[in-house]
Amino acid sequence: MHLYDQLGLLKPSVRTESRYRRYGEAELLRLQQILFYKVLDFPLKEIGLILDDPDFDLIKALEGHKELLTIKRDHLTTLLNTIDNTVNHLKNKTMSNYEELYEGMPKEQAEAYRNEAIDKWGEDVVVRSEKALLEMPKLDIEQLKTDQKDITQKLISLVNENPESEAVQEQIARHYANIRSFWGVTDPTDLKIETYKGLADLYVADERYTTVEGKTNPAFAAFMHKAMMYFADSKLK
Amino acid sequence: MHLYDQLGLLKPSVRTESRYRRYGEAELLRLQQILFYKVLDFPLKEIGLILDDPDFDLIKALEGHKELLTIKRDHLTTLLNTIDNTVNHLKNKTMSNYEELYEGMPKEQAEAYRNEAIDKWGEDVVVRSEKALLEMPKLDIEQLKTDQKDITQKLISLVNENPESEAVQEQIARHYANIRSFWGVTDPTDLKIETYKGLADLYVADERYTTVEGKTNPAFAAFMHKAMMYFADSKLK
DNA sequence: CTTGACTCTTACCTTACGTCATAGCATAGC
DNA sequence: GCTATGCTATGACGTAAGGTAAGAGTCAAG
Repeated sequence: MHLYDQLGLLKPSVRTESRYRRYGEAELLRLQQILFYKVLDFPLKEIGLILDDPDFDLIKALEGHKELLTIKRDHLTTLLNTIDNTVNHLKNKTMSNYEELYEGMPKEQAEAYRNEAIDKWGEDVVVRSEKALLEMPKLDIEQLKTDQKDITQKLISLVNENPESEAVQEQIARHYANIRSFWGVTDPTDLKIETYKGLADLYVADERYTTVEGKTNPAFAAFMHKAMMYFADSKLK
Repeated sequence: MHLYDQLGLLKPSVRTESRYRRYGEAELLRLQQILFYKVLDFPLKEIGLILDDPDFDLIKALEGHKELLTIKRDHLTTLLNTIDNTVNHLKNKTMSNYEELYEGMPKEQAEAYRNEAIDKWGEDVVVRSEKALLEMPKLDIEQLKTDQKDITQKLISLVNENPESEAVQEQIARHYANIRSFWGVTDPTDLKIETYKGLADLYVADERYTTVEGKTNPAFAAFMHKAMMYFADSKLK
């Protein structure tokens, strides 16, 4: 109340001689409105405008505000995805006898994929897909794994280039396509760009990703992150 | 950087003789991690704990954090619903020749329902439902409308009771059931508790809701809001 | 009249920075 | 070597929306 008074947002109708604040019915009604807009996360300044300026375009403000809140919510959704990925990756369980299947890509990455697929389609579907994958011509799988290694090699050699340069982005596009192919076997849906961005976050979250041929290489992690994010964002446009 | 240095979160590895901050590779790596957790909306203090305390239970923290973010996201979803309702209600359009159909319930409420139904099922479905409703035995519709008035009367007479008291909640349950019946005709889905909570917000948002028999009555709006929220929340448990 | 519960004002704390002023330092060009 | 320009350091203050504490005044009840 003190604050609202000071901001001129809600003044008491009467000040007693001992300077106590007394509010009347009109002030209560105004407080109701203030609290309503406050619940909607409007800043107090704007609430003042809404209530005091009769020409204020309320609908426009509400719709603009809605957009902001939508962005915030989508952002939270992305964060939740990232946390899920991170937790899966830290828990490090499952993946009992499938190591061979997923060999060739970072273990945590494979796990993250697998767990997300299980979340969406149920374990049985994923298991069935994996069996199908195991029965797939060896050559095709090997091709994917080999491509993966090749792409990683090329990216390592480009680590001093600008992550947004054409040369890097070309390899990132292959990286994305490769992961998508792999994904497409275990998951009937397409790989979402957001999931790919979540993977980009994983690259800087744990030093295990940054290990290149036995040596810790944080620069590579940062590089991959930037390159993947740039790729994903330009795909989204 | 100054801030992180001051908080002891990230200290430069070297201070030149002119007190310039110099960071080494290890510090860069640490910064990566800091930024990662910062993206996940962790407060800096907690990031410090995560990075400095080897016994920190990261998974627990992540999952606790996930719950917080989930709550935030759900909250935003509710806000977005409320804003939608409010905007529909302000726009005051449509409802051209259906006044008779929706007569007996607050006009804005009917509009909000109708617009939400259109959003979810498309205008044609709603129009079809409305036609069906118009062909429905008049008595049934009248019964709903009469109930609505009766409930409102009873609630007005209870306005000085505790909104959480049994007597009030009994009427609120009827209120909810009545709205649900009406809703059930125009919308194939059930009325969501969240939507009901959004309606509760509408009760305090506009003085037209607070008008009882021609007199402004903000107390009734506040009372309805509390009672509806309490009802919805105990339903959710 | 005293006691306990409010309320008043003022001031400081919170988060994660951003901005500003002032001063020192670094480097490129001359 | 000197200077113009730009980067950095430090400290102070501001932000949003209050929360908390201190110290003083006020109200109603016993």
